[in-house]
Amino acid sequence: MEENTVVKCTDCGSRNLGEDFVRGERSCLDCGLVLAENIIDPGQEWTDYDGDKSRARAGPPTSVLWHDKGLSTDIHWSNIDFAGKRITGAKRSQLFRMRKWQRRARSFSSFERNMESALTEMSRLASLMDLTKAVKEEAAVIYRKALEKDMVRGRSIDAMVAASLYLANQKLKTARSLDDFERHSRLKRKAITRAHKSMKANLKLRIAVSEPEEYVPRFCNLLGLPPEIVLATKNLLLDARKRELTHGKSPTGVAAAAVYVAARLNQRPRTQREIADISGVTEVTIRNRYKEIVDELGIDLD
DNA sequence: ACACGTAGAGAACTGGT
DNA sequence: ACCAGCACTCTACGTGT
Repeated sequence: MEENTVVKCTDCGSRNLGEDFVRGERSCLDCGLVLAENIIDPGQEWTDYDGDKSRARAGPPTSVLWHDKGLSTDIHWSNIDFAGKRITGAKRSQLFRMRKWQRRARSFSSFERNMESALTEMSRLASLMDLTKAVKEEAAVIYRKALEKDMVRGRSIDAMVAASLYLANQKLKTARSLDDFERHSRLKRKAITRAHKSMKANLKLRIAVSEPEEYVPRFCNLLGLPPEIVLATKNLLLDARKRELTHGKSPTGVAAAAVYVAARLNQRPRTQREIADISGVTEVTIRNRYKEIVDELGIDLD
């Protein structure tokens, strides 16, 4: 398929490579060297919302006029036939089975209908906000979980959709502010935060608590710093963690500051501006964090 | 050019009511 | 459900080397 696929890190020779289709990078998991950029996600083009590997989806009702057709018909709970006679034996257990399947069919269809309209709104919002496909898919998974837990009933689908996208962005580290959502969805801020809150409380979302270490290889690579600096930075972060300098701070800020210190200590200085540009944190934050680090760890930079 | 510090505002979380 | 207070980061400055 890809004839030029790198199998070994060109720097340290490790075969321990990883691919990140969100960022579009293939990189060495040991030294962090980015070996390829803009790689293509070979995954399926469509989303398997059903989890059954079929591309089939239950569509919306073809017409409101047909709304009650078929599935909404009730099988009465009492085991009495049209003539008022009790139904027994095999007939009776057949009825039980029929009721069971009817329940399933009905809830399945309303589930899919909800999902369908949620996905429509999700696509609308996502394209308005320029969100990636990966984010949309993540959000769809989150929303589906919420729906399965029956958390959408009584709330607006739109609010839950917005919250799903919000969480998906967080999870994929492409966070958007609530302001962005308020601007593009005609929802009130409160509606979104409420939905967000209940989702966060009820779904066991593993929004990976990102650690500063995760950013180090990438930052160093972008700054043209060698693997030694990656190592030095990570050691620095280890000490910083022990002194609780990393708690409650943005991991990117801490990582950027640690890189700044390590680079200077190893005679490969980079300016705060350079680091700020590639890390997405400001010089001010780098200053604040790196001050804490050198003060607490008793590092002399001169 | 670079580093440093500060003020004010905004975002998101917490706890009290 | 709502508000006030919070710790943190950002923007936008001015100052110092």
